[in-house]
Amino acid sequence: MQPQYRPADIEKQAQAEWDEKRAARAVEDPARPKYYCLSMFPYPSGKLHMGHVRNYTIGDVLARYHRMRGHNVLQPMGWDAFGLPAENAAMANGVPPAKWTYDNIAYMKQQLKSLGFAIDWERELATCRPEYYRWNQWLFLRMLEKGLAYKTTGVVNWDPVDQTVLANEQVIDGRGWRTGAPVEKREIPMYYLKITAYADELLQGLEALAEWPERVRLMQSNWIGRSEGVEVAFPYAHDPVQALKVFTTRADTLLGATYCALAAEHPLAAQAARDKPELAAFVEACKRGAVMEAELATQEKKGMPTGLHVLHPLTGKKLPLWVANYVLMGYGEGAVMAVPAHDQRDFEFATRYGLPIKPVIRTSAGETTPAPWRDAYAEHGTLINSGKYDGLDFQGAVDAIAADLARKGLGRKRIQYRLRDWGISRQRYWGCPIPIVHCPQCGDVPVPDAQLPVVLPEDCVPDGTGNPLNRRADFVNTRCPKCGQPARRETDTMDTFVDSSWYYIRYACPDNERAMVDERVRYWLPVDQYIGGIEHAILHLLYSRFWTRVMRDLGLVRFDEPFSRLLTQGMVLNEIFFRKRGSGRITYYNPADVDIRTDERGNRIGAALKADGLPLESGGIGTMSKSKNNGVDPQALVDQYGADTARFFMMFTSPPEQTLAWSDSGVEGSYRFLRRVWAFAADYQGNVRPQVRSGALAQVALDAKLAAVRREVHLNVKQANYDMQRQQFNTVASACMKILNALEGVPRNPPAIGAGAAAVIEEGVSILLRLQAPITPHLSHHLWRELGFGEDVFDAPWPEAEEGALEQKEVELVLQINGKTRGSIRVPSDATREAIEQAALVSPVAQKHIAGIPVKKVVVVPGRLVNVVAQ
RNA sequence: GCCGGGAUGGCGGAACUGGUAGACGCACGGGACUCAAAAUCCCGCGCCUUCACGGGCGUGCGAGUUCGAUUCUCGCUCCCGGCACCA
Repeated sequence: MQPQYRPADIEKQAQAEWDEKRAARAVEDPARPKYYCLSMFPYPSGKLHMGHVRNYTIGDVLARYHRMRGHNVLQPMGWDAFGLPAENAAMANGVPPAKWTYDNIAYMKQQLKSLGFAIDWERELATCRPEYYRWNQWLFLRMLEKGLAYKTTGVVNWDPVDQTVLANEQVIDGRGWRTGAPVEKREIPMYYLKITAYADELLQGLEALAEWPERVRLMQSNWIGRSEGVEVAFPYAHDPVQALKVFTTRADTLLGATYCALAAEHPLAAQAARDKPELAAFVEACKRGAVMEAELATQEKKGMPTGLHVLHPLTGKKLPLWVANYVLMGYGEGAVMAVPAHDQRDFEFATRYGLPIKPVIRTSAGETTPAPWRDAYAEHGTLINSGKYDGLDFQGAVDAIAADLARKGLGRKRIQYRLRDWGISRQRYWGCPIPIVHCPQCGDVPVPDAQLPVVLPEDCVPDGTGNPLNRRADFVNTRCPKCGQPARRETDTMDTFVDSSWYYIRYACPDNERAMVDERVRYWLPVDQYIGGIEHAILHLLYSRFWTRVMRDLGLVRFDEPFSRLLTQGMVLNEIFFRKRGSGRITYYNPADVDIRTDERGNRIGAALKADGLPLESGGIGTMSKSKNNGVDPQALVDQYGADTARFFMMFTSPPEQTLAWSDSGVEGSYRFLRRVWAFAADYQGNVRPQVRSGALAQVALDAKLAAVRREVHLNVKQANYDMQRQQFNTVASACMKILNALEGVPRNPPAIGAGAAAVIEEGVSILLRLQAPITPHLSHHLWRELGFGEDVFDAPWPEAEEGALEQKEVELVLQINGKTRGSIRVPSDATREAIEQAALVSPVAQKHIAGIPVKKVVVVPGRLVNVVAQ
């Protein structure tokens, strides 16, 4: 064989063979256990970034590993092809989003192929294709029929200069990103999906997702935000027949309510502002303000009295009614009762505006509420200053107060969710058209199934001023499906989260032109393993869980949860280097163009630009991005080192769930390892293999040294198997390196090599090639055949540790004196607890440390340590 | 602000259920090979102290539980992800 490792050659060769054999093609086969391994599909942004490489390498490692374990594996790929960046690219270059998108797909597909992923390309799909999105439209119509989709108004960011709706991302410090004009809020009609109808089920379902990361389940649970509380009605002082409804989880503090507050969007606020210009101005200012929750929550708390009052439902006392910017219209009733003594936000607000503060709970912190605020005031406790409720605890008080309110018809217990319905209307061109026709006679008319798909014209070029579909007469002008009269098509498109909420189902049957799903879905779904970025922990995953349940209730699928096991991968980061110009402008330099200077111990002392040798400032570490110029092009990596090195490095350098900090020298290390594997294989072929006799290992007695090597190999096989199970791939890669290190320790100078050594090496090489095959498929595939182990390494059995190889006669135990490690003792591996204690006590190390001191006790941890406690 | 996560040598990380902290790799230092360089191989490598044996300290910070804590509990600091129209 070739003495030099040439990844370019063997990778091209292996990929051609796999293509030829359709090696990754998945065919339904009820006789074999199926394994549906899915990585989140990419947005075709132009070229692959490191996050993609990481994601798809993890997926491919799992797919190939399960293939070797005998599963029928499906690993598909597609394109999340609708979205905003295509419109931005169109504006910048004058190219239609469709062309830009299809070009990107073609390029990225070839990149994915060069990385050697075992993807079944025959199932490829793109969400911007009518044959895909027609089923978005079809299901949307079913949801309309069932009342799961509905139309109401929603608030959007409006750029008054460009006359267009902006995404949150396009709003920078409250201004339009292109025009710089202050962004306004607008209420427009939009379609919503009733995810709240499934709130409880989505919450309950989390419990069954045992193989999801705990943190994701927690985040989803908090996002759904179920709270038990009481709906309380505060009658209007000016019209006690009507009442202001609020929701509270702290009905026990009702007697401490000193005012009520409304969101600016609350109808009562508008009513109160009618003849009060100052209030009207405040309400308007609030409405103009932030849309994003993060901004709303951090803004300064402001408010204004409405002049109206409400009556306390239990005492009848008049309480002032305020408008406050910290009350959210989207949660509960859009109004709150304020208890400044026991809620921090209310406290800050009351303090600022001189509203009364009345303590009604005795907490561990004390009875009254002096400023400043302490968190303890928000805790549950015993009621005080609450008349007949005094002395009750939290639950007792809530029950009693809710009962009294119910008797008066002024309240009831209720469950409230934080989750809101999903607004899917986007005033954008590059998305799936919403299949509705607006008829002057008949109103909003759903497009009949027979007329689906409503096809998006692919030749529009957006210019940033509104949705270009509005200017496409051939799209907009149509006839009403009901009355046949001229009518207008809806030009809003769907949120791209709709596209990604069910693509994993369509992979089972992408070619079915007649139905959204077919019987193949029953074979492949649910997804056994889903892999993607942690940033999708809530929205995408929750929408998919919701959409799956809708499809289930329509009889389309038979499972509740789409993803049985989830791996959330960390982000890929890199260093940031920059210089400040005289003008204060910052120029960023790519880490590839930077020299790191270190002292003689390897400590960094500075960084300089290669081009001019002058120093650069370090901006720390951050996600790879264009703006910080710290991206590493995976293509360059593959071109220089090959796909296997890129894959191995990705797996080795960090556990999959953690953020990964890029390092060029680390890549070198991975490449060096693969070269060593190659060199060792060449040496094996030339010098060892001729000495191997069949069944050698069973026939030769290994001396202690060889037995130790073999034990090391099998220990690492055991470790690698355990780590594969728990998906900690970095230590699988480590295990491969340790195996090679052990094998290299066997002397193998010809002709001295003995039968035992040859047998141990042969077994070790065979194990190593299989163990790293999922990570470095090209190398393993090539060497497996070249060394005569078999035709295809992926048809070979997955290596398992042999218990016999792990046994040893003696074990070394750590010897601790009073919890401090002082040495070690060797004992027979079957030594009793008493024998171990004795061996420890008589050991010279113990004698030295405990001489003359009485031994209190001896702790023995079998196989690990002995701790002699003396005092 | 709210929700979730993280922090271990110069660096990436390992330590499985509370049991030898630093596996494996990178960087760095020394050496071998070479006319030389690259590649490769060997040795060293947490910090302080010691000629050495050894000793002390050490897993973001401060407490606690335990024979024993990177691991468990409580209180902080800093960093990262999400917050509903980026995907």
